[in-house]
Amino acid sequence: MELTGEAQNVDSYSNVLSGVVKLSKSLSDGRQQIVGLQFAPNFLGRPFKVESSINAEAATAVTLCSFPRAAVERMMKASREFEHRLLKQTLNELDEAREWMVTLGRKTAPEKVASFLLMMARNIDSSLDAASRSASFDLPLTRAEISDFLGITNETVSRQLTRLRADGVIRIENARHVTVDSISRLEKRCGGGRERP
Amino acid sequence: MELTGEAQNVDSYSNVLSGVVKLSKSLSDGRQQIVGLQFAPNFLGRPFKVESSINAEAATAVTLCSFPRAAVERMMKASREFEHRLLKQTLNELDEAREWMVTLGRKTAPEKVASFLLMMARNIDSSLDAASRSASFDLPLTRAEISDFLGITNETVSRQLTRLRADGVIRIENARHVTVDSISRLEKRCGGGRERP
DNA sequence: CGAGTCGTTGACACTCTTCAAGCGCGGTGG
DNA sequence: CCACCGCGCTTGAAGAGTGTCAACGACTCG
Repeated sequence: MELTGEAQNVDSYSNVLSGVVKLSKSLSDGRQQIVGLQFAPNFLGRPFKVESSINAEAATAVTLCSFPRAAVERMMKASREFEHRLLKQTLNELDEAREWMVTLGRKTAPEKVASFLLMMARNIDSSLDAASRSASFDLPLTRAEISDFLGITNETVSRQLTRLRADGVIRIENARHVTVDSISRLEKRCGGGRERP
Repeated sequence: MELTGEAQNVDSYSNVLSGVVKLSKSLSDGRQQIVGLQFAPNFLGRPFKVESSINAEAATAVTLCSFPRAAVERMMKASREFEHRLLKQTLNELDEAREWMVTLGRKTAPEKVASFLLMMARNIDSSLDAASRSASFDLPLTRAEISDFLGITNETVSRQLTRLRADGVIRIENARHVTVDSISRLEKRCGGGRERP
């Protein structure tokens, strides 16, 4: 099943086979916050609850493998292994969410943008040999979406990106394709990362 | 087992029987973000992983019921019901984390403080009959901790609290005990809450 | 060709932070 | 017993960092 990018509510369960799905929440006055991105090959959906006021939509062209609600809930009862894997994924998503809370609450705009690029490099770089020094990828989000992810405005995102480009940390083509020559230089701009030095 | 408020790393698993435990992450330059609060009767700990760089410490006097790591992992293998409940709690924490991401990323300082008070009222009010109009409780956190939870400075927290008091939304005694006479008035200050109107 | 979206850039306003001082309270020691 | 100090909290004044508003170019789609 192939989506081309249109918004949709997910009331069935799916596996993301390719592409990026964005999860967002919004306030009644229009403010919006992206609360997570699902890359392949992750599970999509929220068991045990009517959809928790989260909107899911495709950020890029997305390939899904989806099942009706009932079938998945049957599988979960039948297979321990399935429930176990779901628990592990949920714990990972919780870790990521909390990590991102630090970025949202305590990092400056330049650090937020750098952190976002670093996360992108680690998740969707097409040619990244683990621990490589450089990365190159297409941004799956528009500036406005990035701003909703980082809790800043699209103008600020744009300004910080051009600043990173001016400083030689990244190169940008077509406004969407980003190349990072030195990952470690990018990491230095993310604001300290360790816990308790 | 009774803690009196000192910091400690949790490498065993525990149930929170009473009190409030605060979970935080911090950057190497000292900036800190509280990423969650655990109230009774929740589970505390992170299975399947070396502690994920999260610090847990008691915010108030806390009563725990804790088990060694190995015992809990045995229980999880033995009892489906146990793993199932852990999954449900983790999903709930994920929902809360994402809800808070909206507050961190998209709400103003006045809205953040109001949202925090509302959350406190719902979680630790000693005399709250569901859907009651008023609430009264002791804050489990200092101003500095609240600011680390909301991603603002303690000065801003203080200013917004006195503003809420000046506007008659809350009353404050001893700088710690808060009374909310009209919950709905407080809710109006949290910034719209619905998903897609 | 006109309309719409996305991205960039500039000028200005404003929220929030930073820095500083002061108050109240509890613990400690002279 | 009381002065002293430390800590949490409040308040003020000034400044920095982002947001807001606006204009413009590049590109896509009808």
